Order: sequence, then C-alpha cells, then structure tokens
Amino acid sequence: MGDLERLVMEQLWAASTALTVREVHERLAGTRELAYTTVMTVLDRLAKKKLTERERDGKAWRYRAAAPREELAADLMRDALDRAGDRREALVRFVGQVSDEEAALLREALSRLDGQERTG
Amino acid sequence: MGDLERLVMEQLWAASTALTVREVHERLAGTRELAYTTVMTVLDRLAKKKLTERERDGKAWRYRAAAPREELAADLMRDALDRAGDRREALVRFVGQVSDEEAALLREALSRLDGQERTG
DNA sequence: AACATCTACTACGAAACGTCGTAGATGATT
DNA sequence: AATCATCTACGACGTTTCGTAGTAGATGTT
Repeated sequence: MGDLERLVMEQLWAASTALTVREVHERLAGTRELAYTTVMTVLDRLAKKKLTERERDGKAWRYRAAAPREELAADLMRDALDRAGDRREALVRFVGQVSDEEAALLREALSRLDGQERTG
Repeated sequence: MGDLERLVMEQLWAASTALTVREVHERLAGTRELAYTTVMTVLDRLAKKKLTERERDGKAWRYRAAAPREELAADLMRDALDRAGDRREALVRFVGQVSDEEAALLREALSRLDGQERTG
C-alpha cells in the first residue's frame, strides 16, 4: 500500500459508514489537494486489491474498508512472522521490542485464549 | 523487498559467513539462472536499503545480512502493530490468529520478560 | 601482454503508485 | 427538451521499485 492509499484507507476506517468518492475527497481536502478523479482511482485500485468493498448508492458507489484496521495489522503481523525462519526467535525479539503496556496487552489477549481453547 | 531480493537475503541468512557476489550467485544457481551482474545489482540495492552490509575482501566485496532474519521479522511485526489504530484490538486479533504452538511460544517469550523487567 | 575476475555505471522493461483529464451516462432543473 | 451537475469508466503519463543484464574499466594472475 502506498502512502496515498493508506491515507484513503484511514478515512474509511475513521468513518462509521461507507463513503462516496466525494466524501473521501472532502475529508482529505484539509490534508491534501487532490483531484476528485485521483481519489476515485485510488479507491478503485484499493477495491481491486480487496482492501475496500463498494456498494451502489443511487448513481454513486459507496466504499468501505473490507476489514477493520486492526485486522489488517494483525494479518501483516502474521505475514511478518511467517517470513521468519525461527518463529520462537522472532517472537522473542518482537516481545523484547514491545513496550511494557503492549506486553501487558499481549498477556491479556493470550489469557483470553485460555478459556476458549481454540473453539473456532 | 521483492521476491528476488528476498531470495538473495535468504542465502545470506543461511550462510554462516559473509558471501561474495560469486558465492551468492553460485548458491542460487540451482534455483534461478541469473547473470552474475544481476546478483551484484540486487546485493547492491539491498545494501543501499541497509538490509545488507559489505566489507572488502581483496578485490571483492563480501555481503552479509545487516540483521538476523528474525529481527527483520520482529521489526515488520512492530511496523504492522504501529499502523493499527487500537493496539489492544490488533493484538487480540493477532493472538487469535496464531496457532496453539505459536501462542505457547509467545507466552514463553513474555514470561522471559518477567524476570528482567525491561532493564535495557 | 593476455586473461580472468571484480566493481561501477548504465539501461530497459514491468508493475505499482500518484495524479489527472476526457468522455459519456444519468438525474435534476429550468 | 435543452442545460447543468454529478458520477463513473477508461486511459494516460511521470516516478519509483524491482528483475535482469550489458559494457567498460580496474586489478590481479600467468
């Protein structure tokens, strides 16, 4: 994902509803002066990459993020982990790099797994 | 990192010592038929991206990975986490996606932190 | 001097991206 | 119906990254 693409995704994630091209364009106006069609192209490319989905709303399309921002982040973390040779080592390094707060969140998330023992 | 770049990095990670362009080229011979200069270019680009470092060895350069594979993986995990809006949520999703074995490794890595309470 | 080996520099095509313009369809307005 | 506003579809062009490699020139070897 390029920078502009990320910026656009952030608008979608920040919005509670699906947005039209025009809406995204407006929300970006403060940050970046872009042609309407530029936003359209980016949204379209994101859709082709399955990062956004779109539905009709009258004449226009409404786009929304295909997945929550946190899910994408989790997926990317997985991808990164998959590329490590030694997972244990990678996880140790990752954990060693994380802040205290994040470590606590991780423990919490792990303990949440205990009860349900992978029932999905 | 592109595919070829990754392939080359893998050679460096697999080797115990720094490798010359020729050595990388030879090790890749089974997998990919590449011109010697292609390997040279890739190695050079990787060096510019700080993914490899090089040192003189007579007339030739010897390249080695700037960081262990697992460290790069951990860094990428961090980057991914940093791009999540809600870290807690991202970590929960990440943990939920991980295999039982990986969860165990994570717990292990976290407990290892307990004793040293971030003394670095 | 001739040959082998390396690096440096250059190059070129493909793909991803940032950035838009134009054309044409459709709906609203006069 | 003619006009205007709003959208989309499609194409386009420059830049960067990457895969791929050739050529020139330096240097060491025979």
